[in-house]
Amino acid sequence: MVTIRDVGKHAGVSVATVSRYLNDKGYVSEETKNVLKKSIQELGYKPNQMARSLSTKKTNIIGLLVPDITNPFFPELAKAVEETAFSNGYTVVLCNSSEQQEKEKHYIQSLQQNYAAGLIVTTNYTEAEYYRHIKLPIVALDRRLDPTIPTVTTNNVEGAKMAINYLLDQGCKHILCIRGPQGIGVAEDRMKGFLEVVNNAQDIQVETITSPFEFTEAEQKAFNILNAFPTIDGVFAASDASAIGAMKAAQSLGRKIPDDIQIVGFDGISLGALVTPELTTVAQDIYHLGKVATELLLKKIKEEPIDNHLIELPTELVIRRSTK
Amino acid sequence: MVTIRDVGKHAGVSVATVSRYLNDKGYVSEETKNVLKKSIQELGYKPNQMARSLSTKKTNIIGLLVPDITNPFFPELAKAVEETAFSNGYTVVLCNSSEQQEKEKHYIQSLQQNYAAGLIVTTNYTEAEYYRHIKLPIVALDRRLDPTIPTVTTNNVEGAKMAINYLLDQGCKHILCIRGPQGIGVAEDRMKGFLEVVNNAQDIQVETITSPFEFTEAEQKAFNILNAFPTIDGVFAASDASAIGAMKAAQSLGRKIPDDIQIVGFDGISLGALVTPELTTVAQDIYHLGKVATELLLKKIKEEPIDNHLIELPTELVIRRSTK
DNA sequence: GTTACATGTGTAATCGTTTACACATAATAT
DNA sequence: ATATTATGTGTAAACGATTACACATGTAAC
Repeated sequence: MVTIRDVGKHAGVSVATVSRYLNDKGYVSEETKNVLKKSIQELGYKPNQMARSLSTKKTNIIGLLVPDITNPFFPELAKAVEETAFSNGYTVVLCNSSEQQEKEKHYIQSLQQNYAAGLIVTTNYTEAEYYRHIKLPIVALDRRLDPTIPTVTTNNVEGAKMAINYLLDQGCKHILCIRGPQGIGVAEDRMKGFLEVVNNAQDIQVETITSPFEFTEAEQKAFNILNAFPTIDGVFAASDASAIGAMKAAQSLGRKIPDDIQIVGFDGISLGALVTPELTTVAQDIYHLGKVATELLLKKIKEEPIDNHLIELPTELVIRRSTK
Repeated sequence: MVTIRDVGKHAGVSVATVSRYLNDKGYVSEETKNVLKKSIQELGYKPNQMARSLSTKKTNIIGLLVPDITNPFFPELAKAVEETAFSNGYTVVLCNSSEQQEKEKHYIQSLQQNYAAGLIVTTNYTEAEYYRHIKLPIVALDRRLDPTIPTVTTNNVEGAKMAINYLLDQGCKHILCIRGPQGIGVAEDRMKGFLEVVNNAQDIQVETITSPFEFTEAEQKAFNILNAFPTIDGVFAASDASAIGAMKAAQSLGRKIPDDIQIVGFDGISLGALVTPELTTVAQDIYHLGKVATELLLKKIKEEPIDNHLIELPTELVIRRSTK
């Protein structure tokens, strides 16, 4: 392996100078720079990251903490994070908490231990308090952890309003709301938007159930309630996953979509375009979400000033076949 | 930060002894072991991985090279790899090649550079030759890279035979085969199985198209060919993604599934259960695939003997609603 | 002409491990 | 009784970077 010492020898300077050149720190004459450039090229020198990290206590590793990579929202996010990180010279460690708080903490522990550069968090199950005391640069993605932690999310309140307004415009009178879990920021926001519209509307009947952002449970619960209320003619789900669950439930009850019942989801996962009928949804630009979050984290890592601690990206109502 | 030196001082021994204790190498008396255990506990000592790696030229990082994490096959795999790695004290770096060979090579380069412990490869676009010269322990997953590289895959030939036999049993007479890309091992194998059965069957008409393991292109191509051949009554797709593409194409042409046309996919991604009608498929146990591959890699890393360089896991025909 | 500061470079300590080697002592073999 | 081997431990040199500090020299200020 070629070391910085070899480069120094080859170029006829000391290691300090080489290091200064490499890190663009301190003074190095133009002449020396040229010589070094050549030497490094000729020797094919690549700095040893381990040695670097040992000395600086910093790596180029970013942790991406997700609850379940299998949930279709996260691969899209992961892709954005990976690509953004990669093009900035960072590497992404996949931390799949498998919804276990202990595993999540273990990862955080280990990332700090190993001098990770920063952390992007998309999980919910750990108290915000815990995060406040982490020394690592952190960005919360699609989750609100703590006011002190920069957050990138979509405008969930507005998105929900758009969705429900649309359902009302389409003539829905009896609406099922599949809300997300209690206490989770985005779920609360979507619920808030939903309620704001519904509470000001006339002659609307509403049913509400709670489900995690996932298929099976939503399908089950939706089945029961759709069965109990044959007049339900619209569904607003706080996630596409739940919406698709509801869709299957409706179909297995013989309800025609969108004729008997119209469904709007929330998220904009690409799966929405693959189900039949294709899902109308409040789409977030998931890739953009991940990209912005990563860029924000990079800023924090480089200790650049952050002007905006809460970035809310706009949503878009994508109308497909699950509504009229 | 507590260092090995602190532990040594606290326990009244030298760093060498502590190191020997930590790594279970060389002689350490029972008595000393107990003292050290206590000291480490009391001081809350955690070894510094950077320093370790610098010295040993080894990390506990495993690279997972995927072409596109957004393709639903890979998150399921990634989860298995992550969980298996995690429970063995390893960390997974997500290397999303985005189908670019250059990025793939860059990752391999960087993983070697950074003393990664090993590498799991699920990509295709780089010549096997290239991989043969990598010093890192490698396992190929669902891909055949090189005879010298241990490979975990499913029994694709048998799986394809099962699928196509089933279609014939169901009475299909005019079959569309959506094969995977040329030159890719698993695609060839599935094709081989398909042909073996079809060539021995009577009175069967066959159309074949090629599509990557992905939705859109398959949908497009399937649309054209289904449109051209109204008598096609069965589809065998070499991936669930293509199958779902074909499903959408058939539906938009007004063909009823499974009455007018029956569809069988291949892979067993969980998405298959979410589309309507639910997809009949040759299921691989993707999680198991990932787990076995990771365990195999771990064996290679620890330089344990590997008895089987080609592990072929069985497939299972999961019959759902897209066939009669 | 002295002082101050900017520019350019080198020496050596440091980061926190691992490990070769040396050196004990005790147990066993011959 | 001596040689050999097993057991237990410590010293100090790696691993390959960064960086504080020292030391030049050149230039500008007064």
